[in-house]
Amino acid sequence: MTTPILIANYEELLRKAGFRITRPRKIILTILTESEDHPDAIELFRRASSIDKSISLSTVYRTMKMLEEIGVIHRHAFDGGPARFEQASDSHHDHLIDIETGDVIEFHSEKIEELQEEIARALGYDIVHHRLELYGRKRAPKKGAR
Amino acid sequence: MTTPILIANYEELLRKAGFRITRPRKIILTILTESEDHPDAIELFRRASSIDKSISLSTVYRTMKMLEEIGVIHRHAFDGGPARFEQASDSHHDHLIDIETGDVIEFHSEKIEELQEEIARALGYDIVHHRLELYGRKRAPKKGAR
DNA sequence: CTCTTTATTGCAAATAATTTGCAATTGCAT
DNA sequence: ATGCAATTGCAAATTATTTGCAATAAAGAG
Repeated sequence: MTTPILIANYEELLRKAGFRITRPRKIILTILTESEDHPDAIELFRRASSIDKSISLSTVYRTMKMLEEIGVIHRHAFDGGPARFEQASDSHHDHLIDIETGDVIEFHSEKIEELQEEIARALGYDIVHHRLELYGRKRAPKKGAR
Repeated sequence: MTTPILIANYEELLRKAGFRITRPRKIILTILTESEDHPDAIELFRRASSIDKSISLSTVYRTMKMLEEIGVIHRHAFDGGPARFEQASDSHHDHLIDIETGDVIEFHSEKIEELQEEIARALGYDIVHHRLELYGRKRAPKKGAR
């Protein structure tokens, strides 16, 4: 679904941004590229720990901040909860959050994007970024169906 | 802009929900009805304190939680910041946040709402609530304009 | 490969936002 | 007025995240 980005590419990116390629960073980047979900810091910490017990939670936080700054990841705060991260893919998308399970489904609507632009323009603004989150629950199958 | 709601109506609402009308609650509700902006808990606490020095921050938090539960207010977390509140008006709206000033502009697009429903439906979901936030900066006036 | 410099790390402590336990207080139905 | 349960203020606890600092480890120079 999301365009896979090789970890080697990330290392190149970090280098160009003037950062060092460290063991914790490699591990965290690997986890990010392999994650299909939107883990929060503690979850990333858990996954990283399973690879290298010595990685600290602070490093996870610091790394996420750095990766966000160079545009490698996006940070979300669904319903005011803890920050959850995902690798920035080439294509923008919004999120539908299953309020029962916490699952996150990605979607994109060019039409909505256009309308947003239109609205902002009418209000005299240029959109820098936006956040569209739908919170819902799985629809009960129509009776009669099956 | 927003439909004004009398504080007496709120007291009625609280009563019906089985809550007592206390001095702190009256004060907080008054502040909410008079606020045109989207204050956070500390700001509400400050405003409440200026009326009654004895009100505590915990009470502000507890009251906001209660008011949210009975649908009197809405809670926002713009860009992962602290929760900010506004009285729930009759009409739903979304927000455009000026990333330079922090100002919040309200808007509504029936078309976008419809598209959201459509998308959720296509994914097999019913929308329970949603969050649409545009973050932008005032557009530089076109050169030549004036 | 070894040395040197400086970024990065882990850890513990600090901060920020919010919640909670509890004894004292207060609203409200009698 | 009286009584009792809901509510409050305060302090301490939680949760999420950041930061200071001494120890460690990248990466360039030789």
